[in-house]
Amino acid sequence: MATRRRSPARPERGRGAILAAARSLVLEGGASTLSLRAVAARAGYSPASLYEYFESREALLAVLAAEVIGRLAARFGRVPESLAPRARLLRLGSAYLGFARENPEDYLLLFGRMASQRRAPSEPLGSGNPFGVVVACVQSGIDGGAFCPRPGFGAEEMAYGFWALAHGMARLEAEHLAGYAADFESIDRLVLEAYVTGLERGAG
Amino acid sequence: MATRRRSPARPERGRGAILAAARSLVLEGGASTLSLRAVAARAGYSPASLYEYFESREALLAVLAAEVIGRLAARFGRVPESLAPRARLLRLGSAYLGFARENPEDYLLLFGRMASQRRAPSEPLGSGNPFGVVVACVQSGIDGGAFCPRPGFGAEEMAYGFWALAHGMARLEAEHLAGYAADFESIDRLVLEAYVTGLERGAG
DNA sequence: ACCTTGTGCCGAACAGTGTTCGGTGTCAAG
DNA sequence: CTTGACACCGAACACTGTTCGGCACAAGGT
Repeated sequence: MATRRRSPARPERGRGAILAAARSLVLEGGASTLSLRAVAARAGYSPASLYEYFESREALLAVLAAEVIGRLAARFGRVPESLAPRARLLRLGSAYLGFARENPEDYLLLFGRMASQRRAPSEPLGSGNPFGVVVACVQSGIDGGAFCPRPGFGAEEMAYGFWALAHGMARLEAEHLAGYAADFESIDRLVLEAYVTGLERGAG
Repeated sequence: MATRRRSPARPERGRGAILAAARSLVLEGGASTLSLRAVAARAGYSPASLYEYFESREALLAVLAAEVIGRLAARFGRVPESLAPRARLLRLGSAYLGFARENPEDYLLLFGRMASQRRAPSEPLGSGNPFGVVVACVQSGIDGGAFCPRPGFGAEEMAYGFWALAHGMARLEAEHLAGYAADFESIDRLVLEAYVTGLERGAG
């Protein structure tokens, strides 16, 4: 008898309903303009009731962001591990950029608020962390001799550059170049290739 | 008490005073939390009076952003044109990242609101436009045989990747990695070198 | 001197935001 | 029946950007 006593014909209620309402509003108008009153109205609550389920607006958005991270991580997980480091890295980059291109509001929601949990490069990365996947891929490229590390430019730094490159293109395209007439999918790939090529041979 | 007549001893009034107040508040707490009432109080005006000088809060921030662009462009102008394309490109990148590192609030103010004026790659870039400077530098590298273009990956695309790389690192460091213990100045340089190296030889 | 015009400025208000508080009504357990 | 917890909400608070009507004063024309 672990069931709710509320009328089962009703649409979902509670946390789930609020999150669904919030997510649909984010997709419609972006995270920055999301209003708690609008969320409450769509979910069938009063504004005050949202605080029974979430500590604050920021906490609500954090839950939404965590879901987005999960979807991005799942997309990373679909890139075969059997690929050679160079090919795998390029596929990871395209997965990242494709995700941002197909879900711009989700993507911006993700990076509008999250700060890294780490405070220093020595701290470990959570397993399944998308950035950690990139680091591991670069490391395997170094181990196999494909990538050429230099003093102060090891796997973490190489992966950081790759991440920043994908991140930079994704944000520019989502925020500043919306509606810009260009084939970003192929441009992004060529740009990523250039960077990875630069990892393969040390800077002359 | 109710002394509301002009006092010539006052430091400055009008647009200049408002912009100065707004800029100091941005440096203190960031652009996103800037309140017009706080600006008005610091500049010695009522909130309503700000609208005599600026159409809206957004318009005020746009003027501030234009000033920041000018400072960034000036920094780009200090990179010698006599340098070889590779060295010049790296210096431009370091200038960009150094500016963002030294003036994070200014930098975020810049990219928090501006969308590109261009709608297609064919449209010309304004002279003095920082991105245009990068494009020109890459073009000279192509002309001199230092950089190796490919189909669909010419000067604009190469420069776009470079810009996105610098932009991505600058934003990550300003927004998500504040307080992160790492020598970003040298990491950034090594990352930029890797990308430029990738431009020099086509992707194998 | 008067009257007009214009300028610079502000108080008050409007509509919106996130958030908190005090209180309902309903339900399960004692 | 009583108790207590829980879900929920109306109203308010302290903010935000913005608009409107009007006040005080300087200049110009007559």
